[in-house]
Amino acid sequence: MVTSRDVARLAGVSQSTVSYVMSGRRSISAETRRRVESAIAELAFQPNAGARALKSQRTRVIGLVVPFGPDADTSGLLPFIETIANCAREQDHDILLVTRDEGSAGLTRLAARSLCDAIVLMDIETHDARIPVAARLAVPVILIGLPAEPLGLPCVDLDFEQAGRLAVDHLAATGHDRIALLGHPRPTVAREVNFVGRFRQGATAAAATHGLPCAVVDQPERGPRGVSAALDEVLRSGDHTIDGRLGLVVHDTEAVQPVLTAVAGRGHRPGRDLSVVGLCPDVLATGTTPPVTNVSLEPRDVSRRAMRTLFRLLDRDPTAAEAIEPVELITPRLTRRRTTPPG
Amino acid sequence: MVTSRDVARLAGVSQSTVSYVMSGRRSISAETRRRVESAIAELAFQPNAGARALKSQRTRVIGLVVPFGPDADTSGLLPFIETIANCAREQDHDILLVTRDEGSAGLTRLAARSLCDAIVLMDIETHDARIPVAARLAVPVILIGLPAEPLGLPCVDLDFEQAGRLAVDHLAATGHDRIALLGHPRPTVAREVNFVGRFRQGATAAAATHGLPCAVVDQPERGPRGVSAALDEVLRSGDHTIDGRLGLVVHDTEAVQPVLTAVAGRGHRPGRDLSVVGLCPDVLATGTTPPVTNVSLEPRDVSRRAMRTLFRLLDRDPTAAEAIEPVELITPRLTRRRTTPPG
DNA sequence: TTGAAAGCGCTACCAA
DNA sequence: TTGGTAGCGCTTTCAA
Repeated sequence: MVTSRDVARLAGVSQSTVSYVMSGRRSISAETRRRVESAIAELAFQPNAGARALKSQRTRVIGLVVPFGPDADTSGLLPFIETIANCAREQDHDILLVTRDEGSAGLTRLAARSLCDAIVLMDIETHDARIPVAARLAVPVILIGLPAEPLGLPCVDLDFEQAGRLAVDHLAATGHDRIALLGHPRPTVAREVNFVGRFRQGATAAAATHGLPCAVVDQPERGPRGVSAALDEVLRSGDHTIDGRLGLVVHDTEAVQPVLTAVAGRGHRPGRDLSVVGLCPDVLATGTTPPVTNVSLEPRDVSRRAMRTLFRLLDRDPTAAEAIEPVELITPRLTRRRTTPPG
Repeated sequence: MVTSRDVARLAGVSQSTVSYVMSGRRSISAETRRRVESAIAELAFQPNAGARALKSQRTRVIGLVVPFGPDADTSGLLPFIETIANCAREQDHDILLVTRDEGSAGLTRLAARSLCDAIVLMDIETHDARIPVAARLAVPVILIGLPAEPLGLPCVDLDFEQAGRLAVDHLAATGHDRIALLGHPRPTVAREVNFVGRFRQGATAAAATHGLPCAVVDQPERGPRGVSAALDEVLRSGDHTIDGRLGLVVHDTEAVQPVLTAVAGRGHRPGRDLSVVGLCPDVLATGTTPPVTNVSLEPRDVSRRAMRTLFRLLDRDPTAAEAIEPVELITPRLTRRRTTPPG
């Protein structure tokens, strides 16, 4: 291993001078700087992370708690991770991955062992047992999601209420006269993932504004059978004519393709006989058959905002923690595709 | 921050005794152990990772280079990451994420800064510029994938040759009399990802064994248009009757759903009018319409084997590095679904 | 403008 | 069975 002492010896300076050249925290003569820098290059020196962390109390690592594990919805997760990793690298930080099934223990481990300088916590439930633990940690924690009680932790998330409005507004603007909201399987609804309620609220409020009737139907069970049953209930509940004026909003990301398949299987063509708007990542929406009009989850925007807030928290002195938004909601975006009429 | 000195003070022992209680590298009297352990519990002490790494030269971190970035095939990536993370945690190690777009610099950074004890490198190209860099690193590197020249680095991968055989054998066994292999877009073929050739070889060899004609068609361009064109060529090249005896093997994971859609769009039903076997993750195969018979990439098996080899490398003394398989190929598995006949 | 040295928290050696 | 202590490689203070 190459140390800063090796660099110092080669450059003919003291070890502390090498450190100052690297940190820029002291003025260095041009000649000394040149010699040190060429020694660094020659030896391909990079500072030992453990030693630096020990002395500076800064690891330059961000802990990321990802929702891996049984029954996690990991569709659309990668863009979050990718964006977070990229933002970290832009600031010469690295990402340490912790999986959700470690629960609160993962959080305390990160903090107590000084494995990272800050933590990003994803997949927040409305009443998330990790929040009180996170709030007492010695390192700052950012939530991607919106719990009932953030306990002072900054939150970043999509504005799901506006997302619901957006979907319904689009259907209203394209001539539909009734709305149906196809929701999540009962078990998911029970888990109280917070955005379920927020999206629903936005959608129903928008329908009311436009004076449109709005039915809300959940899936009685998980899987294609649940989707099928929910769809039948939707088609039964309205009047029986399929006249192209029913607008279906699919709230559950994982149900979007099954709904399209089930609609086609009943002999209706999405986009002509009835319209479909899904709440799902763009990458999924472009891949469905047919490509579905969707409201995006904006993983990149959400992640970027979370990381911006995180580095602000890390940079400024902790006493002056004002000017950090406690809750940042990202504006959703609707992209029309084949399952709703143009214009 | 709680240190081992705090624990020592509370337990009334020396700081080194605390260290020995934690490591178990010295016999400790029952009474002392009890006092130290209760002090550890009371203070919720966990050892500082930086200090431990500095002294012990072991970070207890595994670097994982993931194929994020432009034009990366990230479908089916999550099970790899999840399994690798779980295996690491089983040995009280953590995962540090590095993205592919850092290239070789990411590798040297991990090693030179002593950020990790070992590296897992995914998404290996046949002539991968990172291999020579990885081979000279001070930390062990495991490849998931099979380059032309591993330069002594252990490799773990699916046995793609056998995967090709498996797909064709299944089609032969279910009464098909001709095979077509629908491959990748030209740009991908050109990038020489190594498994392309291996799979193709296995498939054509198996077809020859069964005495079946086997056409090989690549996609002229990326996207649904490329798939469509390739499919047309397949249907044109054989005789023109669609008699349920044509077996189509789709090699490109991302083309599997588009192929099914295109087949249906031409008025044929997959599984009745012609059969389709895809090389893709199970999670994708169950989600297509209709669910497609697939040969799995076995991400969990591959990852587990890679991590087992990695920890062996880490545990044993480095001189005795025999008994490590230089190349481990995982046996693929075929699951019949709706797109091929039963039995 | 530069150097010497203390010390971050831990592991492991040497003594007792 | 236990304690004292050197020292891992770095950052930063104090001196020159």
